[in-house]
Amino acid sequence: MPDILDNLTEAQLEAVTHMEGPMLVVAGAGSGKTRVVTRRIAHLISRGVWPSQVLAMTFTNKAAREMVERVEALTGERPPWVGTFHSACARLLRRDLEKLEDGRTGQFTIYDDDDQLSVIKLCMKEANLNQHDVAPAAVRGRISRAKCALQDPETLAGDSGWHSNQMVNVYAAYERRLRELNAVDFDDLLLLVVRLLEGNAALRDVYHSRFRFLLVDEYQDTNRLQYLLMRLLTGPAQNVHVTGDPDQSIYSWRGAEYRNIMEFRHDFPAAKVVRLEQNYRSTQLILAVANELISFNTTRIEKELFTENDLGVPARVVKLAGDREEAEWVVERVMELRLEGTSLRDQAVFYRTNAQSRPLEDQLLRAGIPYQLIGGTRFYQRKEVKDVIAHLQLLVNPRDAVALHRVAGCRAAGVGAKSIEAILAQSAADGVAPMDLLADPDFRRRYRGRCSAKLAEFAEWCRALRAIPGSPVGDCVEAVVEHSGLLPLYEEREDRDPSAGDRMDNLRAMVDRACEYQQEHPEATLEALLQEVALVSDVDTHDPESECLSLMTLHACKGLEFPYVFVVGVEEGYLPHLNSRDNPDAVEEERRLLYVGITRSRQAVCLTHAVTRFLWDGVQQRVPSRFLKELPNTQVERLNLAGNARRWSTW
DNA sequence: GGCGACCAATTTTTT
DNA sequence: ATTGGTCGCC
Repeated sequence: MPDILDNLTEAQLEAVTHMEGPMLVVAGAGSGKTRVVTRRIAHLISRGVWPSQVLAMTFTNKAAREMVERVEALTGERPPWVGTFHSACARLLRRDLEKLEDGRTGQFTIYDDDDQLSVIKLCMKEANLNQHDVAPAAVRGRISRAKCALQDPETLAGDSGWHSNQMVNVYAAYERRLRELNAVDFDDLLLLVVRLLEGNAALRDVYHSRFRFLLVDEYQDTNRLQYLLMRLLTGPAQNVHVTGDPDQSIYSWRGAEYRNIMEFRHDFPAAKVVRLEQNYRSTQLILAVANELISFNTTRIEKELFTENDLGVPARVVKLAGDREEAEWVVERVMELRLEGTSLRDQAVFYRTNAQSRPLEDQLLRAGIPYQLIGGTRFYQRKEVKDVIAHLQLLVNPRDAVALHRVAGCRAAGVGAKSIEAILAQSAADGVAPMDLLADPDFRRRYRGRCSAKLAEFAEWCRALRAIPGSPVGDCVEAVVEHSGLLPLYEEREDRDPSAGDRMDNLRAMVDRACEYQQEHPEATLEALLQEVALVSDVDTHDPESECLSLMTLHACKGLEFPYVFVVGVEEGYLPHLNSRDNPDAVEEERRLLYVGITRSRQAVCLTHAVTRFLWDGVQQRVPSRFLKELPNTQVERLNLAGNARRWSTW
């Protein structure tokens, strides 16, 4: 077993061996932050702290998993409470949500963005609010912001203006609806734990003694709810340890307040502060470029990373004629690097928006280069996979009418929206969950509406669905897919629908994943599986071992590193993004975004931009990003390939 | 009332 | 690529 204190600098050692009391680690990019956090957890355990007494919260499952594995390698112990903010909160709520007495139970469903949006649309329809006047997505944003600020619909009621009053009503209806459905959204996971702890000193004490040591990763990206959570979970001993880098704050659009990290010392005057400014990842030239770029931000704490690594090669800035030429050029360089012996897994391409992956994918497919795309449409967002998940949600939470709608809709069994509405109306009147009503053996007598043969058949089908045991989870998912009849449904369509084959594959893959999960967690409940599925993110699917090129957005690349990095589309409109114009703070965040991208690279980085680009369905003239002008000329190699005649030959 | 077929609209970044 | 809306047909 490697020694916990091996190979650490003085500053790292100070952070690792810290025991009691608050601590802030300001860790620059590539300064060994993850190493410090994992070693500290290992150190605590080696000093007699129980692994279960450590609560560490990260932003992605991948970061959490990595921490657990490293701690296990150091101590042989797997700390059970290392996870994302959202998964930790979901676990706490499974046990304690009922204490809030808001009508929800521990069997709650976690709604993703799409589910959230459909509930909002429903509420808007009821409030006679036209979707063309007010975009549902905008309402969702408003609600999310309100929740992050702990504003109830009641406290917002005084808001002036007809429009916002309508909005408040929709918010209130949305909240009521979620409680009815026994469902929570992503914000609720955090908010409800905050509410629970705020109003219950005894429970707070229980948590404080259970979680003696609290660690928060990526503290610069915490929003107000996460901040409050941290405050509430911090006990009188103030054993709270946060790490972060204000220069890498890229989630303010999601409510992150990077000033949280600057104010930590104010919140905890006793805090020890450790600064990690030596970079172990990148070459001197990469770091010089990154440092220069970020120095253009005005609202920041002065910090200059240094490295003892090799000088390296200059960063490249390349101008290409168009988006296709850009993709072609990048793919050519990737192939060249591979020929020189650089594995594809050591290369990555970053971009600002998911849509920018298209031309790259086209070229990669043509060149036969395997790649993994992080983001875009996720596996669990596929229609057929969501259909299966809806079945499972219904099994756990009989009140989930959104899932019921989906299940009824994907069966084409002669039961449509109107029938489901009638079921919902009666179950609301009778005070019984819709699925309980449907699956009642005595459905025919208890249902007062007109019960067609098809509906009776559907009720019978629901009863059989309910009879499927929830565990072991792999067997359950297999049985549910079998019972759903989705596979034969797609089989029938295979000749007409070219995607039917893929969909069948995805259904089988869903079963496989559940079986894998069962192997890893033999005791897991269906609730646990659904929670896992609801809270996995794109970066979590990144496999650093796989022999292929990685493609992802600049947001998704945080926390990763690659020897060779390409950033494409470094143009006005993308970086900074169009939506951040006229907003100096937003432009600074865009600059941080590029900074994060550049600092992912170990050996070489290349930024490309195109003169023209196909957008919507016309050709657009593009202007190089203002950030490119900020890079130091002496350390950057600028190439103009926009006039290259090759673009005509490779049609 | 239900369903299949077709057309349009939406995507900045995401737990 | 999914979804929501509309239309014609059962």
